[in-house]
Amino acid sequence: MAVETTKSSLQLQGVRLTRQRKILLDLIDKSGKHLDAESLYQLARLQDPKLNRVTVYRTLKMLKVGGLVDELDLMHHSGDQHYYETRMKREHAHIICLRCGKVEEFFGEPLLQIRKQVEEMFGFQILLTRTEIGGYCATCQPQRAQELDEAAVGA
Amino acid sequence: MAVETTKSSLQLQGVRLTRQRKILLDLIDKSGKHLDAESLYQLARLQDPKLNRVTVYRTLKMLKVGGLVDELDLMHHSGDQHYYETRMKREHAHIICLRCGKVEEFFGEPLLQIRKQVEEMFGFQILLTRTEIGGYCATCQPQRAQELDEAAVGA
DNA sequence: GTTAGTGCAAACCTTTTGCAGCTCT
DNA sequence: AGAGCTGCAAAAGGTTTGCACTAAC
Repeated sequence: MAVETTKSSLQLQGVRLTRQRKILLDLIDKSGKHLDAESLYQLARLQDPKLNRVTVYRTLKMLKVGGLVDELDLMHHSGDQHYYETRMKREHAHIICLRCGKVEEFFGEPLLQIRKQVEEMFGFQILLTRTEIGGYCATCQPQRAQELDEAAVGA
Repeated sequence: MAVETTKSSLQLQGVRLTRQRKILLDLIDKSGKHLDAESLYQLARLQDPKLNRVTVYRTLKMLKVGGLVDELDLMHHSGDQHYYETRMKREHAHIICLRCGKVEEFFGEPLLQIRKQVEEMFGFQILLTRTEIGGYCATCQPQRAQELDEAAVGA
């Protein structure tokens, strides 16, 4: 449904719905979240082996400029690539575990308050926001402590 | 003062205070905020023409890992480089004008609330946070509107 | 004297660009 | 038909690595 909406809105703007774009749009919308360009490319190639990496980058840029996807960094947890997610109705923060890489999403009142305050205090017109929180998840905290111990002993 | 503290804390960890690092540390601390590696390199070269770009990257990485500076993306407003600022006591968000590039800082209650809620709800151990807000500043909004008009006429 | 740090060159990774040919509408 | 899009190759931009030499402690 969301994909179909996106497709329609693109077509209205005179954007052509090519075979490649259909594949990419479906992938972005369906296959969970936080794909980077390379992963998307690999997935797309399964459906169309001739599809080029450059087309992935061009499509992502178009969607980003058009405000249909958001670009994330996820604290550069595993390199300097960017991640993409379809733009959601609800504003949310990303919580990234720096040990296991797991990404959680936080939806909360304070996010809206920040937005409101910034608009009011600065007369700023907000187009996009990005809140990223890095640290260790509940699962990784004990393991991290142990790794630190081991490192201390080893030294 | 902050620089001296930093220097001491580094020395305690067995980090050597080389001529190059002194220059870079001073620059990062003094020369305003939001320098990227290349700018820092250019500034450092004025003081030591032999100082290498690689040393800048290595120093920044050390400071980042050591939690002495924070790395920012500033919405990739002008490329994919990273920006650095000395880690401040107070948590703050960065507000980036996508037209003129001006960066404002927002200190506010809601930032602390997010932190608290994330810690409580997820049992997450927060090490670093990054909140970036992109849009148009009060000055640029009318000019942006005009540019859009012109583009529409031109098309 | 050791060990950490530097400079240099070269590699690396991610992303963008130029251009000829193809394809959606 | 014609603008828009794709693939290919090549380049760009930012950052990292290997290694021999140098300097801080």
